[in-house]
Amino acid sequence: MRGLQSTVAGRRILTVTLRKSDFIDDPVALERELPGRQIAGIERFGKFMLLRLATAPAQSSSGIEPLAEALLVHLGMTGHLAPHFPDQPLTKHTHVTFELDDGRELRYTDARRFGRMAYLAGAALAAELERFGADPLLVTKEEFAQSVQASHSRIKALLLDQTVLRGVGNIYADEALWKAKIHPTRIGARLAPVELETLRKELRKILLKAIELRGSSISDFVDAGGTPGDYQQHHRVYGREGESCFRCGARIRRIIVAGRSSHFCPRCQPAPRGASRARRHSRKNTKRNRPRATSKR
DNA sequence: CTCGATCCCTGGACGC
DNA sequence: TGCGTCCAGGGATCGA
Repeated sequence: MRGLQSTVAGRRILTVTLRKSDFIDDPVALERELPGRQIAGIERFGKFMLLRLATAPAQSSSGIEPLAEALLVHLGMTGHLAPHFPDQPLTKHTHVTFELDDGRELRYTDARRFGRMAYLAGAALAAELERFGADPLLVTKEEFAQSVQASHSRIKALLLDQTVLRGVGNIYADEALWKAKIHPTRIGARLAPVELETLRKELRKILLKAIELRGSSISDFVDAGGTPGDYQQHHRVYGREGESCFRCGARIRRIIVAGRSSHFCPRCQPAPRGASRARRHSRKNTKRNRPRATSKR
C-alpha cells in the first residue's frame, strides 16, 4: 500500500483492460466506472487496499472527503499490484491493466486468483466495510476483550476472523500466540484478561515490525516496488515444525486449527484443559446433560 | 453457534 | 527428465 501511495496516488486512470475476471465482483462496473477517474489516495483496510476515487482531475486537496467511491483490492496469497512501463512485457498471470495518465500501467497479477477486486460506491461501499472488525493496530483493550468474549471460538479462529479483527493472517496469528504463550485451540473467552491483553500488545508489535520490514516473503512475495519482505527472518514458530522453540527448546508442533496450519510450542503454549487424550479418557466425567441454558429462541 | 469439509487456483516440492 | 500427487492458503459456503 505504501509503495503505491508514493507512485500512483494522484494519477488518473485512462483505460481498463480485463483479461481473467472471475475474482472481480462486477467486472462490467469496473470497466464502466474507472476510466477517467483519479486515484485520490490509497488506504489500507484490513487485508484490502482501498484506492479512493475522485471525479475531477485534480480534486480539492483540503479536508477529508467522505469515502464515496473506491476500488477494493485484496491480494489474496499471490496477488500483486504495481506500476509498470508499457514496454515491459506482460507476465503470465496479469489479469488487469489500468492505463495511467503518466504513461505507465498499473497492473494486477495473481497466479492463484485468491485475491479480489471490486468497485464499490456509496451505501454498498459502506456496507462492505462495516462487515469487518477493528483494526488490530488501533483496537483498544476493551474492544478486543469484548469481541473475543462474544463467542466461544478458539483463539486462533478468532484472530483469523476478519469480522473480529481486520487484517490478521495465519503467519501473524501464530507468531502472536507464541509470543503471548497461548495455545491456538484455547477458547478465547476463557483466556485470562492479562493473557488477552498480552496477546493484543504482542500482535500489535509484531504487525508493526512486519510492516516495517515489508512483510514475510515465504516464496515469491514482493511489495509494490518489487522488493521482498524480510519479516520471515523474524518468525519464531511459523514454518518451524520440528525445530526447536526459541524460548525453551521443545519441538515446535503443527496442527490444523480453523482449517489452517497452526504452529506452536507444546511447552510454552500449554494445551487447554479437556483437550486431546484427557478428554477422550474421561468421557464419563462429563456430568449429566447440562441444561445448556435455554438456547432456542 | 461453531465446527469441519469442500471448493476455488496454481506452482513448487516430492516421489518414483 | 518427466509425470503424477500432495499441499499451501483467504474466504465463501454448506451440512453436521
